[in-house]
Amino acid sequence: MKKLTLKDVAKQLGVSTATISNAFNRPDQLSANKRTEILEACKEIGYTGPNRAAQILRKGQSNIVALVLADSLDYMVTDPVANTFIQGVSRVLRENQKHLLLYAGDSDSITDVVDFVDGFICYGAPRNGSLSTQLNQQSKPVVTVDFNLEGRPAINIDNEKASYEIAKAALRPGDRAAILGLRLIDSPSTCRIYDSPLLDAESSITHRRLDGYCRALKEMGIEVATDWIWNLPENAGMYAVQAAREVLQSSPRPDVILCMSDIIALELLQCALTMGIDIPGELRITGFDGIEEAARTRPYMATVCQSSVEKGMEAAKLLLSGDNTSMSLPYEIKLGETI
Amino acid sequence: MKKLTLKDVAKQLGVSTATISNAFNRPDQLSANKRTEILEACKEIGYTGPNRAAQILRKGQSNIVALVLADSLDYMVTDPVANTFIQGVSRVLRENQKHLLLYAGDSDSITDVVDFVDGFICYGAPRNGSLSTQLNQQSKPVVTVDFNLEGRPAINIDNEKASYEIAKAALRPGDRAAILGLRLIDSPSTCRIYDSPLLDAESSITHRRLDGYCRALKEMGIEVATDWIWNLPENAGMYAVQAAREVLQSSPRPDVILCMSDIIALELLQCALTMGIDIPGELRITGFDGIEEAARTRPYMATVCQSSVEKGMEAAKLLLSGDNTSMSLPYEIKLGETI
DNA sequence: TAAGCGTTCTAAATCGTTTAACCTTTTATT
DNA sequence: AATAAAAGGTTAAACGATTTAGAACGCTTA
Repeated sequence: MKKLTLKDVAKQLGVSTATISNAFNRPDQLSANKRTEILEACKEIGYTGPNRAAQILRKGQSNIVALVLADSLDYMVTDPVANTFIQGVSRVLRENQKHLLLYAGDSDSITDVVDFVDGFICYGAPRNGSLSTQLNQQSKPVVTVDFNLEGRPAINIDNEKASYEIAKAALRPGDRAAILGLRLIDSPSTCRIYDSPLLDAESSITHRRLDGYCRALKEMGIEVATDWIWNLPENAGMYAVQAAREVLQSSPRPDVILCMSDIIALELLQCALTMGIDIPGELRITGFDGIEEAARTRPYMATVCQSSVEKGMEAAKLLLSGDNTSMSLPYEIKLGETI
Repeated sequence: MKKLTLKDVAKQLGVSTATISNAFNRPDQLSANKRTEILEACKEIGYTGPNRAAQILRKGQSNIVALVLADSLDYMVTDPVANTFIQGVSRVLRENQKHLLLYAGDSDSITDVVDFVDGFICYGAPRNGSLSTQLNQQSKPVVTVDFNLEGRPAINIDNEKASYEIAKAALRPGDRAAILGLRLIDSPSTCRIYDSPLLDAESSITHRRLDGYCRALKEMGIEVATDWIWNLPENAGMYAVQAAREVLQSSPRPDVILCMSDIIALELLQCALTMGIDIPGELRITGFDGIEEAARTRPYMATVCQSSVEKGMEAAKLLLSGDNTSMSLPYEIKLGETI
């Protein structure tokens, strides 16, 4: 009891395979009568439509879109920002009857999917640098989010401007300011950056954020000292806790701490409150992203709100449209109660 | 500058296509010398290996596994339990060089993927009931998690026993007990179940939990009244808040409230504390799942801990093994401070 | 010498479609 | 009435691989 094929059906109905195929794919190629007649007959004999695997080969189109997440899936799936991003992507894909293949950005290579997926949505710079190269060298469409790939359309917010604005709002003349940064240098653990060489500086959004902070600092006449800039290798609580402790215990303690993500800022806030530090009296804190939890803290977090869902939706739409123009999404500065 | 095919390569190297194919897939079919010679030559001329789309058609194998989530992806991706589950699945799939296709359980049909995926992992009963039927009628392997599908292997914990045990630990003779349940009846909003007909009772884990609670209640000589059982249509905060308010405002107020998920229990706890109710003095609460947040509440939640990551890993392993035997995973009763 | 055998490779069928090119018949245009 | 265009179908060549059956070769053995 093998599965029916187009050929079987054609033979049974006494028409050519092309006609059956057209009935399913190109209504304009045959009369409406014949078409419904064929479709009915198919339903009758239990033929559910052309085999997808064969279609993929023949058409060179699978309706599968690969979502390449920056890190290993293990990690990304639990990040609330990545999470809502995926949500956005999946929503649009579904509306368009496309399928979502989750792909890890720390994988070795894309060779085992590039032959059949219709395109790539890349969320954050892949951990494995060679992936970026591979992505760029192949010819299927790519949309990048939160990083840039030469010649490919990107979805982004203006990170430099947003960072500048929130920093400007948080800073007072004469402040001592620290920065808790993300993936600025190549280091497996939390540390100050000093004069370590900056990583991947052209395409990284965290470097844009750093630029924004620095511009604000300079405008306020505050010196930017690299031993006041921390680097976290991942946007995860455990690294944040460590950085928070260090920065809060340094003396003199900073008056402002600019954090490149809400995850970091939340951990810092928690830590500061535990130490009995008055926020914002003795210390001002800013976050970045606008995750839900940031709106629920007490005092509630000053941050840059961006909509990850929307990013995901726009990325998917852009990929499907085949358009090649990048897009800058809006963001919103929330002053909160921590500055 | 088209992509190279096996044929092109064969012609260039002066051997048959079969030999090239064997060089990539069946090392035992040719001499080691010839093999390395061919592989080197391929690298040289830029042939990265057999086209995957063609392989899928020919071999009937794609290395793609569909993960069917109970609801729309939109919703599932943000649920911490589903989340860590996906993590587990993805980890094992990656180790085995398989790919993960995320599939919504409220989709119309699986016809557009069944032809090319290698199998299905089903997390929770699909919202669209016909999907279950479709899954069962096709011949590719299926592994179910947190629900049952006739004749297919399942990964589960013993929900009845776990519920019985936590209820038993929470109950005192003479208690008034309420239950906040999940998907017990067909209703779009939060409500008491009264004598509404139970939904999907054979395969649902929440019905097993109800069975466990009821067994404990009976053993303690406490009457099970259906107007003390609430039903939430989804495991989401907004439904939980509503149920929490209702149950806490009912008079006489229950002494114990058994919740079928931590999400519900956390919302209930929050609500009770806001109302100034002493936990566990005036009210005892139990959750279910053992999500991270449940360990961080004050007082911290009594719940049934199960490892979603492990569930995911086991499900993937089971699918890949081709084995057909179900599996019951361990769980742990955490007494916490709320009972 | 011929048969037997293991090894290494090739030819050709196959997987299940899509689609360009072609052939009829019908309808519209001058 | 003659011709062009449209409609409705068919044929057969792709798409890019895998795999079975068997050819060719060199070798041993009776």
